Amino acid sequence: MTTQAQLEGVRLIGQLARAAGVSVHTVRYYERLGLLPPPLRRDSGYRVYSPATLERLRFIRQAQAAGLRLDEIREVLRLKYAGQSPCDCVRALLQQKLVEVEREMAELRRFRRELHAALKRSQKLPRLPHRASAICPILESAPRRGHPTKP
Amino acid sequence: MTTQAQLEGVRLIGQLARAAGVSVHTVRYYERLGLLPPPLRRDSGYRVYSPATLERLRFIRQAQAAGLRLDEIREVLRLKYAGQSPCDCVRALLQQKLVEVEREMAELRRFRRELHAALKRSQKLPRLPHRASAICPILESAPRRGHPTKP
DNA sequence: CTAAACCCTAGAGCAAACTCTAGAGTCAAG
DNA sequence: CTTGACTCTAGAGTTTGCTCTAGGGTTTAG
Repeated sequence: MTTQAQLEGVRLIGQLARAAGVSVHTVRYYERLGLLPPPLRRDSGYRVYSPATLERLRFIRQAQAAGLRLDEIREVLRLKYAGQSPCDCVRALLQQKLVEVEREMAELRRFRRELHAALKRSQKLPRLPHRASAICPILESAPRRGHPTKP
Repeated sequence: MTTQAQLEGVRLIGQLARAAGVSVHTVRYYERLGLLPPPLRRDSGYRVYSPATLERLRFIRQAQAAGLRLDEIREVLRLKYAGQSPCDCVRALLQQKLVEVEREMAELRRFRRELHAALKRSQKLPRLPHRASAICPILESAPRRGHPTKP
């Protein structure tokens, strides 16, 4: 049978994923999260996508690149498809990100200072006697906070 | 019965946790990870700690504050209790962290530039006509990378 | 006709460091 | 004797964004 299979613009999930530079897993994942609408299906159950979905996927990647989280992107898309312009929402989100970035940078600067201090201490240490109770004197008079390891 | 309960220096997990400023869950968690040695037990199964454990907990928090991960701290402790000085290891770890911090700061700076650019774009946009196909023109000509949201 | 390449679902697993729950037992004070 | 604070274990849940597996079915080229 060749009925639905040859409609123009038809893409299966693998082609869509390749075109967007993501994995098929990711496409299905986004659908589950509500970032992509439930697509048409063949009788076999295969998902069939229109080019609009590719646009949308690209938008999602760009929004991600701009620092939005998937749930934020979902909200932006919801606004858009509710007929509103999402721009105010996006602006607010970006401004929020900016504040957060500044905060993180301040933290990193502080952390870097502390690392420098500890390393400097460590250069003087080898000749000092280590207290028996100490585990490592480099750390024993230490900084304050955890280090933001990246997700 | 008051047999074991009144030995001097005896601490139950709750007292230890309070003294160290962590939760009892955390203490048990550290034990499971091998950061704390299996403690003595009462007949009832209650953990009984010596002051040395409090020292160790404090060391762990300090090492964390210096940016070491729990598995790295475990390694440092292993070295120490294998009779070696962990200082070289710690120095190496801290130097590694420093490199990582520099990398992250560079990324954050780049990301901040991109946010500024997008926000600046957004100030000029409201009067521009939005392409029908566009979802949000602020994002449609966008930056490059994901934003390190903190753990 | 068969093999390769594709697709489906439901659900687990990863990183990291906790945090919390359920359900049960223990202990000290009044 | 009861109340309330404490403890135990084993295991699930949190966060975010995937990534992969198991165990199937479908399509297409040769």
